Amino acid sequence: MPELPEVETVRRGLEPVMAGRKIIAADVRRADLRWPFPPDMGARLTGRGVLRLRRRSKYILVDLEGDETLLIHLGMSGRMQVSGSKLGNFEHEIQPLEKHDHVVLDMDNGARVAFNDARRFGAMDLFPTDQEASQKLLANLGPEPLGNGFSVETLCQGFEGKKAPVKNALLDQRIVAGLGNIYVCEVLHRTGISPKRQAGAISVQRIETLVPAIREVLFEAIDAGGSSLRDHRQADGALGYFQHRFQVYGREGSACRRSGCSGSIARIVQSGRSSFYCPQCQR
DNA sequence: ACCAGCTCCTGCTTGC
DNA sequence: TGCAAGCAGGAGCTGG
Repeated sequence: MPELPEVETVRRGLEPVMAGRKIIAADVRRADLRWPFPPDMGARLTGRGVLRLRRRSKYILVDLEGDETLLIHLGMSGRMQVSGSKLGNFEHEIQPLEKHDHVVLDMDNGARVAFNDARRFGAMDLFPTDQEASQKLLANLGPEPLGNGFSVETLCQGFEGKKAPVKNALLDQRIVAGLGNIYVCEVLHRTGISPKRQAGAISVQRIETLVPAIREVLFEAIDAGGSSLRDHRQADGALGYFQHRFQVYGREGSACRRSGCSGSIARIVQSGRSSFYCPQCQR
């Protein structure tokens, strides 16, 4: 589920209860999610101080004392649920464990952080903090779309010579890291680009609109707490609300919301995934 | 090297 | 109401 805005929302929710605190108990309730957890993960997390929480693409990176980093990937259905701590306007009792709570971290401030993932496409890993460049899941990621490394120039390079549709190219994490199916659909609508257009054939002028549109959509979605369709919750359990602002995603058959456009939203399948777009104003 | 399709897993929604 | 099929926000792997 979670794309960059949802992951950033979760990171922001975890930071105040985890950063600067200590993990006093780590309950690893199964041996794996998508892949086996690192050996002795529970023991290695127990007693560890948390320095800070970062995000890279769709991954949360928890820097620990002792120069190790815990990587958390939420996959499609992962949630990090905080209880036992005052968060914003919410005061939560410690929640009893739920089905699919696979890893439970108890902090020294009384907060409990439960990693719940029904579909088990998520992952956790521990790696030396200074070896991020060789961590398998991080090694081949492209630039952060909200960072300085993402520009018209880098996106032009990423698209150069690509025969694949622009939809697929924007989902390719090596070209730009953090976009998923929802936000790619929204960005392409915002820029009037058909998802079917070959990436390598997109003009520089259009890439000049694509880069700021990607940043805008992501910033707006982060401000809205992400998009809650089925699974996404903020760490305090609140729903995100960017889904109410979707222009195309999930709107098959509905009227295009672009002013002056009389088209209706279509759904096509590209590489096995739904693309929503307006055939009239996206060319 | 590139690209499309398949796959992992559970649960919710849809249609008969 | 019941049941099966279809679908889902990710991303690694396979084979053409």
